[in-house]
Amino acid sequence: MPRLATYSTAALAHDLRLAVMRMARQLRVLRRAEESTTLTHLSVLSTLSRQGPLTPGELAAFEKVRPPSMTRIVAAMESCGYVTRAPHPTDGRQIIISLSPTGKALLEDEARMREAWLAKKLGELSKEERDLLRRASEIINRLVES
Amino acid sequence: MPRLATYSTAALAHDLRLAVMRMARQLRVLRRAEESTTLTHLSVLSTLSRQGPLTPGELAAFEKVRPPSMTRIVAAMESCGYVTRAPHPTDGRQIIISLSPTGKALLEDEARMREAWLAKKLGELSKEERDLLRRASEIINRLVES
DNA sequence: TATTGTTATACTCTATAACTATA
DNA sequence: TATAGTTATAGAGTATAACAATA
Repeated sequence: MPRLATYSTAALAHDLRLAVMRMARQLRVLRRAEESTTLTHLSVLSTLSRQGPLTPGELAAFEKVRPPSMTRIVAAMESCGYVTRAPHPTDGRQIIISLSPTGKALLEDEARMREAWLAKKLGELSKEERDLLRRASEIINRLVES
Repeated sequence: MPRLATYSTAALAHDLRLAVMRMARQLRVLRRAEESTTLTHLSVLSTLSRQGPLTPGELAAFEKVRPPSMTRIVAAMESCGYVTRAPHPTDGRQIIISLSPTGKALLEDEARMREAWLAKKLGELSKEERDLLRRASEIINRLVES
């Protein structure tokens, strides 16, 4: 498809978007069917993992949901044992939500499952292709962070 | 992060998954806020675009929703003019749902918006980096198809 | 009798509005 | 009085169950 001589940035944007979205879709589909945790739950756990303990209000802002919704989400995840609740040291109104070891294990388990599928696919490539993908990963991560 | 000497397929799977999921998330977030079409609607339009005309039952199977849900989804998209309805040539029970020019335009518009953001980012890279991403796109697309 | 699509109804998730407690 | 979190209630989206039409 890509004609080297005239390959524009716009064409690359098209091809790369297609590639990334297709792979992301594949990776997303690999969720355990019997799993009761919702995608929002996993997203909250992931946020807690990356950001550290947060208040419900901060979590709501991160996840782009309203505070009452986060109240429910946190309650559900607490009853599953994925997060714990602690009083704020100085402000009695606020609460600190932390990722529990169980929640951390769930997150790692999910990631491992997706990576297992991907690793199998990658094993079918040549060493050169894998090295190219490694460098592409670095570039993409830089791109997304900027 | 990647140590070249010991960089395993598993490590590549980890880095690539992270890169792809982060970029996909960015691309997904770029939806028009004021847009009334839901993500499911876009997904159905996309399926019709890739697969050609389908019956409601086939669409439900593709989108992993139940037939009654697809009835509603198709009705909503028909009222928006994104799809059209035609009788099945031989089976009077079935209906053929097709993507309308308006629906096709909507899909292309969405894709163009995401690509504009990405093209801007890609413009900040070096020519070598863009070329590497082009080759990575090809590899990823092959990977996903296999 | 089996199958395709639809209608009736219920459940889940998230939102807005009102309430309670603390700053 | 302003803010953080919760409770009450409503709306969007999808599911199961029952139904009508055709194979």
